[in-house]
Amino acid sequence: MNVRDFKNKIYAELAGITKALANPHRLEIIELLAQGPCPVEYIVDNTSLTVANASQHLQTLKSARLVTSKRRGKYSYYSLASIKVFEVWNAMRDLGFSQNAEIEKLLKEFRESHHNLESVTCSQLLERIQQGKSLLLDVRPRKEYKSGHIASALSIPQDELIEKLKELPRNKEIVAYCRGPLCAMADNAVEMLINHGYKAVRLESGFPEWKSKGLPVEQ
Amino acid sequence: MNVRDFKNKIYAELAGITKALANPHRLEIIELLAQGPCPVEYIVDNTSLTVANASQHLQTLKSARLVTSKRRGKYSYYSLASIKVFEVWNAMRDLGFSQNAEIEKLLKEFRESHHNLESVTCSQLLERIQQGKSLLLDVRPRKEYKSGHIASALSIPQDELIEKLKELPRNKEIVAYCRGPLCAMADNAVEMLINHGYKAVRLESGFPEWKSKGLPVEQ
DNA sequence: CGCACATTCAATATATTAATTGAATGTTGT
DNA sequence: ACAACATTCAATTAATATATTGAATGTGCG
Repeated sequence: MNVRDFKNKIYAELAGITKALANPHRLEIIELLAQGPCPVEYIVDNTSLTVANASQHLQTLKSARLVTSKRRGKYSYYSLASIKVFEVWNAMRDLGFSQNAEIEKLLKEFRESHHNLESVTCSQLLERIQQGKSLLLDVRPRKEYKSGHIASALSIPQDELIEKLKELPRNKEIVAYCRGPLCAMADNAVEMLINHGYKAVRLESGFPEWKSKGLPVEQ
Repeated sequence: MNVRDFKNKIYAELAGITKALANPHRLEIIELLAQGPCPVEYIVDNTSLTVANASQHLQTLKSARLVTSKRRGKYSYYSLASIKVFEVWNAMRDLGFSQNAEIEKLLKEFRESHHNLESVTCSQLLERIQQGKSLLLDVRPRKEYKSGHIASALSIPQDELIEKLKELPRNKEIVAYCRGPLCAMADNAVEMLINHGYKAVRLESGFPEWKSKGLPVEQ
């Protein structure tokens, strides 16, 4: 095989993988699966997809070897094939945030609609935890917490927060985190905490970003 | 704007960027541009694309803000919009190399056709250079060398190598590098050097990978 | 077994992407 | 101004991707 044929084939394969990623719904699925394995139904509940369509997108991801599936009882549990899949998505999102004016505008609007809440980075959070300064709150659904969370984090899903406010200390800063920078759950939690007189900020990114940096996680 | 609309818009934008990458020719263009800025003509000479088609692909990349262009005289010089573009491609390629059986097979066949030549990683190379053990050879076209190369590398383009063999020491190991892991120039150079009795290996990756790791470069 | 439910499959209509062709634009040097 | 050349544009055809629909498959439970 000559070099040109070799290159054509390799680039075609790599473009195939990239094409499998190049769809808004599939990117959203990747981000959900980065929280942990889940059935098709869970993806449907957390996106605007129909069942058949979600399944179809998952097949596309599966045949590009970006996700794997395992049947357990009635459900097919889908997972990311490797942490590298998340890393590609992370690099892509990072590129988008820095290059695309439209994305920048959307993010700015979104933050403003949440009154420009303060956020902390992973390394800032790590420091605060080590110094015992902050209480860490995982506001994702409990299932996601159970399939992996930041070390020392407490699980209070967003919709249970109002009932459990009393359990939280008023003198300590609370850091809430969720699925990632595009997820609004932490923003909502922080907003509510502040409205009730607590001191709270959100983690800029989320659990998968923390994990992919090799920072301490628990299960 | 509600969260669902926000997400739909953000993911659509990010998928747009990903779509711009999701084509074999455009991936190859990205890899070429990672060597440094160049005109359309140069891309045509180094791929199997026609002029109009190359230009069209460049427009696609440009409107996704992955590349920029600047007219200088008769030529439009295209460049990567940011090192992040290369980083995404790098992460993607890495994912492909690790997940895709077809790619693995192609790479294996390719290496075998080059008699399984030895290669060194960036960190191994750095060590060898620091210890003065190896002579470093940039076998890319001189223009690419001039727009940036690994510190202390000598420029001998692949097609001039045969004439300049005498200038090289026989007692020192020679490390040849080129555009990256998918480029055959370093393999060809190493093969020729070995056939003429020199001790030679290739750098596993290439200049852009070295540079993106923050290792020493010159211009 | 057969019902309920999660998922997948197959077929179709629509929308998007890509290569090709030839013409148009912009720039240099005479 | 014009000849030579690099690049871009516009139009066409062919190929591919996507959402939707309804039917089919697979699994647990009564």
